Amino acid sequence: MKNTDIKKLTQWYDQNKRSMPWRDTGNPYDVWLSEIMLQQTRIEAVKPKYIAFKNELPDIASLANCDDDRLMRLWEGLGYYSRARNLKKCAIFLMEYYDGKLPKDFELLKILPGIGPYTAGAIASIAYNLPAPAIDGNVLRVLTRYYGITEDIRLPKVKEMIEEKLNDFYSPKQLNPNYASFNQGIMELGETICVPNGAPQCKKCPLNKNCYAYQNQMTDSIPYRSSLKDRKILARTLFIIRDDQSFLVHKRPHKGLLAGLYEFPGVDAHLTKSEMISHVESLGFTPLKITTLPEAKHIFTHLEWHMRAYEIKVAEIQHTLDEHYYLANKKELQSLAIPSAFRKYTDWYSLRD
DNA sequence: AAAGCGGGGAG
DNA sequence: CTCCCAGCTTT
Repeated sequence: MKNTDIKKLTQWYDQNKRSMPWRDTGNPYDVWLSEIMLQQTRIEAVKPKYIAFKNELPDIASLANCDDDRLMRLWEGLGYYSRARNLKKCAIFLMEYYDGKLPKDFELLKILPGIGPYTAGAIASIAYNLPAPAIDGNVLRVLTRYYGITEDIRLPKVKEMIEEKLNDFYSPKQLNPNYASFNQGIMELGETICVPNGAPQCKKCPLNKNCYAYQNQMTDSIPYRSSLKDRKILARTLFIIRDDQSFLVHKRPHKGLLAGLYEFPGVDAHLTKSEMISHVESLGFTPLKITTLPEAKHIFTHLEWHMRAYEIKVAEIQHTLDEHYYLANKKELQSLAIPSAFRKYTDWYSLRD
């Protein structure tokens, strides 16, 4: 990138950056936490969660000592829950080996749990102003347009091409560079001006003079993204087994989809009412009254759940199932981390808020 | 290299 | 409804 554009970009950022709860606090923990939360997640969704999280776990030490259920509760609704587990794992590692601090080194950051090439570059540049690339989806979009790269943005080689183009900037030849403003500037540009879906506000862009896509009217064809494969559809039947006080809940396995989160028990099939009754009886329950609840669909990136649900009232709930099943009253239920997939049913009972 | 992993906004 | 967005780990 031309030196004049680098200067325009960093100046544009310093003058136009939006205020964020984690921005310019001078605390590397804030950069780390926000960058992990912002992976695959929109800024507006992150803001309230970030504030609540910081309030509960203000530093790396408190994160390292946080109870797992509490951690999941703080992450509830953000998705990709392994991010939270890796966050804690990393905090424990930092307390043990790095004096509770994030290392000021791109290569060392990159090998920490949950921190990959992008996040390592973001922490290195934003928290410590070190010369390191931080190539996220925004950077990929802005720079494929700027350089006129028409290849499939999903291919790893496109990221490598961008990295190659940026190499000069991250070498020490540059005079007094502001790596934090440069990296954040490209991302901020991607979020506010160089937006996806063919509606970028190129007239306002500080890079428009040398932008290939703008100069050649190609902003709706760049970046090119190949289409995704079809999602698998999984039929589910949920059992909301309850008495007047309590509900039966199930804690999902600690690995895999929605790991360690709570749900209403169920099976991976659509059961008819009579099949459902024999299943529930085989679990040791005697239905007193059965209500068919509305069906619900939940879409994951790679999977769709098509859910049926029955409310099964029993006289006095007790169970002899394994340790992954719990009885929770309404109040306890509100303190458990239950993913959005079940929102229709948790809302049904006004169990939240 | 490909698959697994959530959730929400726009149209 | 359909389409879009997208970083890290595991396989």
